[in-house]
Amino acid sequence: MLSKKTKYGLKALTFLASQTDRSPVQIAEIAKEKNISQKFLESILLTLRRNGFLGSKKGKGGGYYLIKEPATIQMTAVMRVLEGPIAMVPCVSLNFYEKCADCPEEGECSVNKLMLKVRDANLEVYRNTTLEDLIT
Amino acid sequence: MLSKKTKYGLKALTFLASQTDRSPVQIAEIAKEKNISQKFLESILLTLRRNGFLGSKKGKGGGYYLIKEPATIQMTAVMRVLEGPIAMVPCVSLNFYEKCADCPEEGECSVNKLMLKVRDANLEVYRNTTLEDLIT
DNA sequence: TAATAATCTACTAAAACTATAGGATTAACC
DNA sequence: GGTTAATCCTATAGTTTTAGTAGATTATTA
Repeated sequence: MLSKKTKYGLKALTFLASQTDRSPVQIAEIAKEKNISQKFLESILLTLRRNGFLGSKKGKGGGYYLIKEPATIQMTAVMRVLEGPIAMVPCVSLNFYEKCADCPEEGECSVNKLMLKVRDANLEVYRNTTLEDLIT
Repeated sequence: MLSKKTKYGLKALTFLASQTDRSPVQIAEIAKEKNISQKFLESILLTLRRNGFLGSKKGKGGGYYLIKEPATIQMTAVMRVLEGPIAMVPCVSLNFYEKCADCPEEGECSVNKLMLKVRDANLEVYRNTTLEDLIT
């Protein structure tokens, strides 16, 4: 299942991307527009800012805004920040590789074999989809 | 993340599929061979039996055995039983469709758009992979 | 009838998820 | 410089899911 964090994060990103300009949009406005709990959204936008997707401005007239072109934002990056590793098991992860403790030989593991295919299929989708592609 | 339930279930299935014949294999043997908690595996094998993948025999000389040819068991079926819906959100699920409560129009939802692609990519993999393909 | 192995129900501990609370900090405006 | 408006940040709480355990029951075989 996709976490609500990722779901809300994606909605917020596309909302910001679809704005006519890049002037700050308040959390409250995004939350209202996209039916998201404001406090929860707050923490999500914070991590998106900390990971280089958004900029922010405090005080009156402040808010969040995109700091890259939507066409340059790949879903691989978004998903890794919001949802975590794209691989479903650490032993096939590109960025978060870990050997399975219970698995003597990776090459002979059926789970490894299947999840490798799944990872590649998902990577293909995420790499070839940018934020711009998600705007209607 | 892939649940341990699915991971263990897949390992058990491939272990049973790789046996020379289809005579019953005890839970204890599978658990030992694949480094799985026996009691946990017990409940997993039970759901696999209830969903038509395995047969079982009680008493001395009993155990679990495959009741279909490995080549006829698609990963779509296995994943749905062990891991649940293949889609990451209900609004793009083929078998478990549900409308999003918070989403006014599916056609304009960025999450829907992305997850539809992801679902298709995963279905492609799961449909074209059978239990036989996972045996080394 | 004794031994064996699956079946079934119920329970528990830990982790992850989904928030919420409340104050601290910063910027704009009068 | 004070007020207001907004993000920033930490802590915490409730719920759900996951992973595993315990123990009694039922069926089979020898």
